[in-house]
Amino acid sequence: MTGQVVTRFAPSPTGFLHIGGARTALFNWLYARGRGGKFLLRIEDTDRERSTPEATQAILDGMAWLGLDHDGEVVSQFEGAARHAEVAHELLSQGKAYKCFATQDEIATFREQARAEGKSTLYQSPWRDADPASHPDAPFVVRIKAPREGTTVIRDQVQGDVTIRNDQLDDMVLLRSDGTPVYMLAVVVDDHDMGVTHVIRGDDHLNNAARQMTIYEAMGWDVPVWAHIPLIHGPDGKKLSKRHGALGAQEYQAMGYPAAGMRNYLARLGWSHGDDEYFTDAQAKDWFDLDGIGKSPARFDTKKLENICGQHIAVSDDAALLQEITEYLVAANEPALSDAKTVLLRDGMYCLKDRAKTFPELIVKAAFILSDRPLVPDEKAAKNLDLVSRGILKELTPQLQNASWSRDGLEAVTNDFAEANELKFGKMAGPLRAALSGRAMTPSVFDMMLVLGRDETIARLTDAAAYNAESDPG
RNA sequence: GGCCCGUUCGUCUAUCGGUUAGGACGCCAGGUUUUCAACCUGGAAAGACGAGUUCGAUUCUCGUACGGGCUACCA
Repeated sequence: MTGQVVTRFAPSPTGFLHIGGARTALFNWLYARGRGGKFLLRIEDTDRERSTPEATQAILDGMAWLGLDHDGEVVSQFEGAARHAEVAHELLSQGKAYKCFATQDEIATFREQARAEGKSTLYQSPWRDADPASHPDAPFVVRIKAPREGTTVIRDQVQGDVTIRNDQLDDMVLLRSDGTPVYMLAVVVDDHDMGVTHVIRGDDHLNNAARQMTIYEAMGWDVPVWAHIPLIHGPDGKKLSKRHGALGAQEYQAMGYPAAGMRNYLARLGWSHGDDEYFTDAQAKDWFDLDGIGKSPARFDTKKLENICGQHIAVSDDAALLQEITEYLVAANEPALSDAKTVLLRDGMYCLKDRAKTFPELIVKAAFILSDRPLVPDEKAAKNLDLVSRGILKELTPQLQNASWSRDGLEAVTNDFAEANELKFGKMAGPLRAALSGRAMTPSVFDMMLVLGRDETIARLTDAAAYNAESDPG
């Protein structure tokens, strides 16, 4: 197969962008982007009962967050209904499909009985070879004439060759009795019309592929390359569901995971490139291939997600990080940052980003920037502001006041002070931390002083020296 | 019920007949340190089970068990 690679992601707009769907989209995106191909987006909204515009928007938003940009317009499958029906009628006129007048009740009855007798529940319509002259004037569905002899082989790039006996295939419905096309027809027609060359989708469609191939064959169309990927499971190995926690891609945004880390983690879930665990988008695009996809379902592991995200945050560009944090705040329904805080946060980013796995974690560490005087120490910090500690601060403050405001200068002053008072530096760190941030978990005290500046630092130290720990435990 | 797919440390995975079965996350221990974290070093930890094929199976075949999917006038 030569020519440009065209992949697509085709979600049903019945809810948010599922995290499993996000991974499917990512695989398609990676495959196309790594090969100079196209990545298309089609909304499968033929089920009018369950499809909503809100869900479509949620999917678009989720993809935008993950940075999965698609080529061309978003295609609405429903809008192609006339074309789908046209194909069904073409098949009908060629005798490759037929009108079936069996009612749903008849079929249901047949299936119940077949099941009770332990026989195949595949419905074989008596109308398949009926003489048109015998057709009643009644509603009918259009069914394809599926082959009944031989086998159908799905040459799947992930699952290998999967052989299905044709006697397991039913004459599936193409057009409902109201004339509307069903999904199974619509996907095939759309994929063909859109020039899709590689279909990468969940393995819940593996069996469907065999049915869909009968349509491709009836129309004389080329079958795309199939790649049916295993679904993602929850930590307990069961199908990922609501009780496992977050399912929607955007919930992960609201929890403060960076998009780059999410892409890396999701790509690594079920796909591998040797022992590579942490990689950039450019590497992923370069490396991603169908034969690196595993055949067994993978479980979602938050711990590893966090670890990968931490690595991405650590190497992120400060300005880009600030931008993403701003967007996170909106997604998480947190108050926005003031301009002044934004500037400080940008200046302090260098000492915050190397230790945070998620944005909320980064924000906790940024408490020294985000809180204003007078600081209210939390319980742990308050313990570091006892009488002795306050005494240390009281004496140290004037010396810092005159220090040269650089990392070396500050270190020199504190070290001299420690030596002169026969203190271990550790003794001073706790109180300084508490005084500067009101917290026990912070970046280095020198980094905080540098970011805060001389005036604010001295003011905070003075506040803390006067803090009454006994009457206000925090 | 029928058909299809899957099964390597707790988790994600490497291995493409011959390895002390490797890496990562997590976990445990020690070190360092400015508490926590981070960081460094070390450690425990795996081929579902049973038959075959083979000089040799994690790797190939079959069976069993377990998990998953499909079996709609849903997608």
